[in-house]
Amino acid sequence: MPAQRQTKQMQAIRDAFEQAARPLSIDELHTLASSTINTLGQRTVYRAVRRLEDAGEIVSVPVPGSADRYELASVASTHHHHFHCTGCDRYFDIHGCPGGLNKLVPEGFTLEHHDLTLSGLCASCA
Amino acid sequence: MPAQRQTKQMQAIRDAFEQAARPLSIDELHTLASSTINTLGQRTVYRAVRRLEDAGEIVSVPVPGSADRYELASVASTHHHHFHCTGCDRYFDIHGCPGGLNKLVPEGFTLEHHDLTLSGLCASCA
DNA sequence: TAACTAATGGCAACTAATTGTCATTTGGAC
DNA sequence: GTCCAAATGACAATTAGTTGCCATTAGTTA
Repeated sequence: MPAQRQTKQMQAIRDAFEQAARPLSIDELHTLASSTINTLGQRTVYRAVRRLEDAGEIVSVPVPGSADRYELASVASTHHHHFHCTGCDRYFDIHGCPGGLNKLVPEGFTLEHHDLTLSGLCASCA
Repeated sequence: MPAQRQTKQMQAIRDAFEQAARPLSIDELHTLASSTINTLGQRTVYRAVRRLEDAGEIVSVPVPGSADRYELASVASTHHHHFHCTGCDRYFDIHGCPGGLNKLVPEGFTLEHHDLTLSGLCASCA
C-alpha cells in the first residue's frame, strides 16, 4: 500500500474542518485553507476531501440546490440536523430532534432515516 | 400579451401532475406524459415546467443530490413534507409536522422556514 | 544528501442539467 | 380554408461541478 505523506495542504484542510465546526463546501474549504496556504489549488481540495472521505474522517452532507458540504465524521456520528442561513449560505449544526416522526409515515412505507433542515438567518446575518 | 394556446403536450403534462399527486422530476414528467404523447420532446417538458412555474400553477421542490422536482402549487400551499424512497428515487407527500422546532434554533438565529424529509422504502419497494 | 514517488497545481476534459437556436408544426382567429 | 405566430422538437451550446492528465514540487526513507 502507498505511504501516506504529511503535507501542509492536507493539514490546513483538516484544520479548517476543526476550526469551522460546521459543514463546509469545497469552496469554503478552499477559502479557509488558503489563509494559511495561499497557493492552494482547488484540485488539491477536491483530492483531500476524497481521501478524507475514503478514510472515514469526514462524510458528505448533500444539500438541495448546490454542491455537497462535508463535515467531520466525529460530528456526524452524533444525531443532529442543520440550519441553513439564507443570508450567507452557510450551514450550521443544530442539536436535538423533534421526534415522533413515525406517526407521519404513510401506511406500508418503511422509515429508515430523516433529515431536518431549518432555514433563516444566522446570528451574523440577523 | 401573447395568446396562450391549448396544446396536447401541455395538457399531458398538466395531467401527469394531477394523476401522480406527488413531486415530479423533469424525467418523470417526460416519461409520464410520453404515455399519451409518444413524440414528446424533453425540451418541451422544460418549457412547460417553466411556464407553469411562472404562472404559479406549480412550484419547484429542490432536493439534495439531484435535479429539482415540481409539484402543484395547490398542494404546496398546504404545509407538508416529503418522503424519499431510496428504492425507486420517488418523492411522496406526507402530511403533518412534528412542531416544536423553535427550541432547536441557536441563540441569535432567526427561524423562517423548515424542511423535513423522511427516507426509506415506499409501499411498492418495501 | 540522494533517490523515490506521493502529492500538488494548472488546465483541459468530462458529466449532468438546463437553455439557445431555428426550422417545422399546429392552435386558433378570421 | 388561410394566415399568423405560439408551440414544438432536434441539436448545439452553456453552466456548474468534478475529474483526468501531466509536469513539477516536496515528504520520507536510506
